[in-house]
Amino acid sequence: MAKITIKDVARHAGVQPSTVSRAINNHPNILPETKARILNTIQELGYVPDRAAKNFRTGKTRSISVILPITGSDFYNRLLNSIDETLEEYEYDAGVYPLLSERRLSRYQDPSALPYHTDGLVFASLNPNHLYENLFSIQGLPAVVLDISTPNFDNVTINNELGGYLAGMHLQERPAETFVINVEELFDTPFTSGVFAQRVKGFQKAQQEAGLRFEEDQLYTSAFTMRSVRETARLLLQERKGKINVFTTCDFFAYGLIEEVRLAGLTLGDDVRIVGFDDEPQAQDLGLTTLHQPVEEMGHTLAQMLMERIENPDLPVRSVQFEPILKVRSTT
Amino acid sequence: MAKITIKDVARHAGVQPSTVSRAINNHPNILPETKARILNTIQELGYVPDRAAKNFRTGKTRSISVILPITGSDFYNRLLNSIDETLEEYEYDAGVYPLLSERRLSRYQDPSALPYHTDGLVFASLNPNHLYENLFSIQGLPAVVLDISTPNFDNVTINNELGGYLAGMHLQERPAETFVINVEELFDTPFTSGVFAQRVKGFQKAQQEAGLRFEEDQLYTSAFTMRSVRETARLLLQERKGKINVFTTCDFFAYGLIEEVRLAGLTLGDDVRIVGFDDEPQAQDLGLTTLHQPVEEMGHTLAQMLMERIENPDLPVRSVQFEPILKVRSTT
DNA sequence: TTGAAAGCGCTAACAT
DNA sequence: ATGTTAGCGCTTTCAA
Repeated sequence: MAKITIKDVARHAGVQPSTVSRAINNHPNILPETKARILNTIQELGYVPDRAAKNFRTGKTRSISVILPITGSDFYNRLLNSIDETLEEYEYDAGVYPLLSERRLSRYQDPSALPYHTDGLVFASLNPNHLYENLFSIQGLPAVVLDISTPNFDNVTINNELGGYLAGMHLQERPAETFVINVEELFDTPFTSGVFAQRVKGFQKAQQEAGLRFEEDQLYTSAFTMRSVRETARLLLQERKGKINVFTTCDFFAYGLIEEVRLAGLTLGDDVRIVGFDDEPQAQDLGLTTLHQPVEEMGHTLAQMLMERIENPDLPVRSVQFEPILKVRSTT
Repeated sequence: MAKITIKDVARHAGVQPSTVSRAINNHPNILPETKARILNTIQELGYVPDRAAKNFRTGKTRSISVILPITGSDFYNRLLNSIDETLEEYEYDAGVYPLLSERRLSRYQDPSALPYHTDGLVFASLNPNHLYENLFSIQGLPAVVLDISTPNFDNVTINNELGGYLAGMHLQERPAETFVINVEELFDTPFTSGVFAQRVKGFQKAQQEAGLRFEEDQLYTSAFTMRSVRETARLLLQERKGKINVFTTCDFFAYGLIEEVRLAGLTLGDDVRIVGFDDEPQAQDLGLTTLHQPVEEMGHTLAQMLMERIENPDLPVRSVQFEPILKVRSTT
C-alpha cells in the first residue's frame, strides 16, 4: 500500500490539498463543515502528516534539543519536566542529548549533527563557548544556557555564591571547626560549569566577614562516586579535633558524610553539623539542611526564553538569576 | 544574507547541483579532483547541507529514537553508549526520549510526535504493546525492545530467571534462613517490564529444587528510594533469628542493606550474606556479590538488530537472550 | 471560502 | 564522469 498523502485526503473529501492543509493547521479561513468533513476523511484513511515534508516546507521543526552532561540526577529530571511543561504551551517538543562520551562530543562538532536539526538549543550546565572548537556548529541557532552566565547567550543561573554564603552564615550560629567538601573540579573541560567553585567562594566570603579563617586544610575534595565520598568523609572525621561544621557543595556528598558520622557513633546536628546543596528528595528524607534550588521556575524560564528567541532572534541577550533558599532541617 | 544552498556551491565550483550532491555523499562516480574542488568551495562558503531537505527527499533521517523510563542509572548510560557505538558504524545518530511524566506518555500517543520522526525505535525496559492505546502510533516503524520478550518485535533480553536461580544456588552454599528483597512492582503499568518478578521466580526455583521452603514471609518489598530500602532492610534485620542469606533483586537494594548491616554491628559475608543484581560500579567498590549483565553486548545487539530491520523490514522477528554471570565477592 | 500553482533543497533516474 | 530533469509532500501566495 502506498503512503497516504494530503492529496489522497483532498481527493476523498472533494477539495484541494491547500484546503486540507488549512483544515489541519487551524487556519481561520475555512468553513467549519468543510473542516469537519476533511477531519473525518483523515480519520477514515488514517492519514498522518509527513513531518519531514512539513519541516522542510516551513523551515521549522517545532522541536528543540536539550544538551546536558550525563543525565539522571533528580535535578535534571525535574528540569526536563518543567521545560516540557512550558514547551507544551507552544506545541513544541524536546529531544534529550546527554553528552555521555567523548565520541558524542566530537560528533556534535559537526553542524549537521542531529541535535542541531531543531529550532533551538538548551545547554544545561554546559558552556557552549567551551563545548565547541568554534561556534560554527550552532551558527544562528537560538540557544539558552543554564547554570553559566555567558555574555553571548541568554542564560538562567542560580546565585551559587549566595548559596555558599547562606550556608556559611548558618553554620556560624554554632561556632566550631569548619570544613568544606567540594567536588574535584577538573579544569578546562567543557563540563566545568563553575557552580561548585562559586559555592565555595560564597562560603569563604561568609567566613571572612565573620573574621573566621578559611584555609586550604579546611577544604576537602571528592570525586563523584559514593566510594570517594565515603573515603573523604572518613578522613575528615579522623582528622577533626572536636565538634565540627561541614558544608558539602552538593547533597550527594552529604549522604556519604552522614553515613560515616553514624558509623563513627557521632551525633548528627551536634558533633557534626552539615549543610548540603540542591535539596534533593533524599535530603528531606534524611533531615539534611540544604540549599533549595527553584528548579521548576528555572526550567520554565529557560524554555520561555528560548521560545521568545526563536520567535524573535534579534532580542538582546538576557540573563536571569534565581536565589537559593536555605532549608533548615535536623542536621544543623 | 540568504541561506547557502547546494546551488550556490554548484555555481561557485562550476558544476551542477547533482555533482555537488555526489561529492558530499561519497558517491563512487566522481572524479577525485572535482570532488576536492567542490569540497573546497563548500569550506569557503561555509555551506551546511539542509538536513530537513535531505530527510524529506530521501525519506530517511539517519537517526533513531531511544525511548526509556526515567534515565540516569549506570545501566542506561552504558546501554546508550554502546548503542551509540554501533550506530556510528552506520552513520546513524540517536535521540533520547525519557518518559518522565504521564504528560509525555500521552503526548507520545500521537503518531506525529517527535520520537517517531526517525527511522527506528528502541524501547528500553518498556513494552510497546502496553505503552500505546493502539500500535498505530508506531505503525510500520522498525522497533526493537530491550528486557521484554515480545512476539511482535525484535527483542534482546537477559535471562533474569537464570540470574535468580544462580543467586539462589550460590546462597545455598551456606545454609541459613533466606530472604529476598524485591521492588514493589506496580501492576498493569506500561513500566512493568517483569524483570524483577523473573528474578524472584528463578530464585524460588533454586529453593524448590533444593527442597528448601520459600514462602511469603521470606519476601520483602521496597520502593525505589533509599529511604524505603533502609526501612525494609532494618525490618528484615530485626526479624531475623540467626545468620541469614539475602538476595536483593537489584544492587541498589543491596546498598541500603549493607549500610543497615554495618549499623547493626553485624558482619557482612557471615552474619548476613548478600547477592545483588546488575553489577553496577558501586557493587565492585562495596565487594558485593552480584549478577553481571553484559550491557554493552546487549546494546550492540539491539542497535545491530534495529539497523538490520531498517535495511530490511521484512525480516522475521528475532529474539536474543543473554546470560547473567555471577560475580562472587566479599558479601558471600 | 476555496482553488490553482509555485517552490522549499535535495537526490536519483536517465541521458549524454 | 557529469549534466538534465523531475519530484518527494507540504504550505503559501495569488487569483477567483
